[in-house]
Amino acid sequence: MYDIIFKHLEEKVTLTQTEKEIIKTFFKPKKLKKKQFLLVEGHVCKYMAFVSKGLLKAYNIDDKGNEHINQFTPEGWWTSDMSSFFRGENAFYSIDAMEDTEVLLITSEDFDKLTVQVPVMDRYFRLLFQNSLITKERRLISSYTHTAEEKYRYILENNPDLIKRIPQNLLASYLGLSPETLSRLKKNVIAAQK
Amino acid sequence: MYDIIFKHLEEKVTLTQTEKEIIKTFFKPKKLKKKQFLLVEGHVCKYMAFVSKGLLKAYNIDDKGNEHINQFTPEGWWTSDMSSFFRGENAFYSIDAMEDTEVLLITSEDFDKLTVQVPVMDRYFRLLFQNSLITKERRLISSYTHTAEEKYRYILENNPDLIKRIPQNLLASYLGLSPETLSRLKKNVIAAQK
DNA sequence: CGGATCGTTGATCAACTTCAACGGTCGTGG
DNA sequence: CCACGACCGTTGAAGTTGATCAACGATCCG
Repeated sequence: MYDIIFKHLEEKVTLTQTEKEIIKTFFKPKKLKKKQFLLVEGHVCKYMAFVSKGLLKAYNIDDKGNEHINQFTPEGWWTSDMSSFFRGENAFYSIDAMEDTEVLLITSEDFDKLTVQVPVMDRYFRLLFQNSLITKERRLISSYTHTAEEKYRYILENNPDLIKRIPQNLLASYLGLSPETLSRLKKNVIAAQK
Repeated sequence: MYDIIFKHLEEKVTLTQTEKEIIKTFFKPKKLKKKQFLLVEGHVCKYMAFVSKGLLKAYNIDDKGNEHINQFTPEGWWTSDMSSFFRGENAFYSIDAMEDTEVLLITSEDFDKLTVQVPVMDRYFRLLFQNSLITKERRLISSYTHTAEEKYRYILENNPDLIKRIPQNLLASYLGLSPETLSRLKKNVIAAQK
């Protein structure tokens, strides 16, 4: 259970055995059934979650009732509502399980303690956030510069494995498209592949 | 010149006098005239810049020749092309000065050395990137959920000071709108204020 | 003074959304 | 084990939003 998180931490930083022991004490494992919620919009986000197995989605429902998916989180990635977790604001997103899922949870108080007791975790999260920032920035630019079809082609090429696990209407939501539009442009893309 | 950067660092972390001395040695001041480039698209981004005075913009020109502004950077904020700076890729953005500007520059090699010699800088940048990530995420969601007019109203309310320094066509580019659209919807917003 | 830059306005156009209907598949309870 | 409902994807027609193209006026600055 903890193997996968250490594997991920050690891709970015080196940890002593003592540090690993400390880290371990801060995380609590939890299992989520498909469709179960980790966080509900409007509540305060108590946990940051490392997904060790399964798949979560973080999404917001806007005033018109449309769902907008902010992030899919498969094994080996982190999820939470950052502004709620770090600043105690009410969560903007809901997070739920798209498959049966296992997570490791840390509270925000423990997060602070962890970075004090194991300072190299500041470096780990600096690198993690740094990379997320690059990704988020690209998605933002893409949302402005690319057409619907370009966005779809791009994600097909770069996340083929993840796409297979995601229903098409949720993928549409992630890309900021209506399900109908995605369905229609898929035909063009498939036709072009032949 | 260095006062403003220390003021900003110390909003997030505490520094000893020794640490400050070390930090100081890693940054080189530079002045930029209005319209002068800090980074040109396609080059490798050598520096991360802290703006101590003035205003920069980071932008990309797409295949159709349209300019998309990723970020305005006034005094007290950082700018660079992160994927280029941290990974050595070719820069996606150009960065130039919208006003006469003063920056403090650090190279990526020195950035690494700095975080090793002054580990608390990892914490500083963790917190910085964490906040940027929250902001970027909101902008991304906004780009999907809000209409052109809502985006304009939102930025008017939240960045009134910055808006005053920015020509309307560049603001349009930042919001992902054509200059004509922004011009038109401005009328509605002003009419509604009365 | 003259050119460059910026904002405005009108007319047309393209991309994507919305609304509506339908067919297929999956899973659950009778 | 089958039937039914829920969910998902597809297709068509009409509607909307914002982009594009073009022309013009105002201002700034060398």
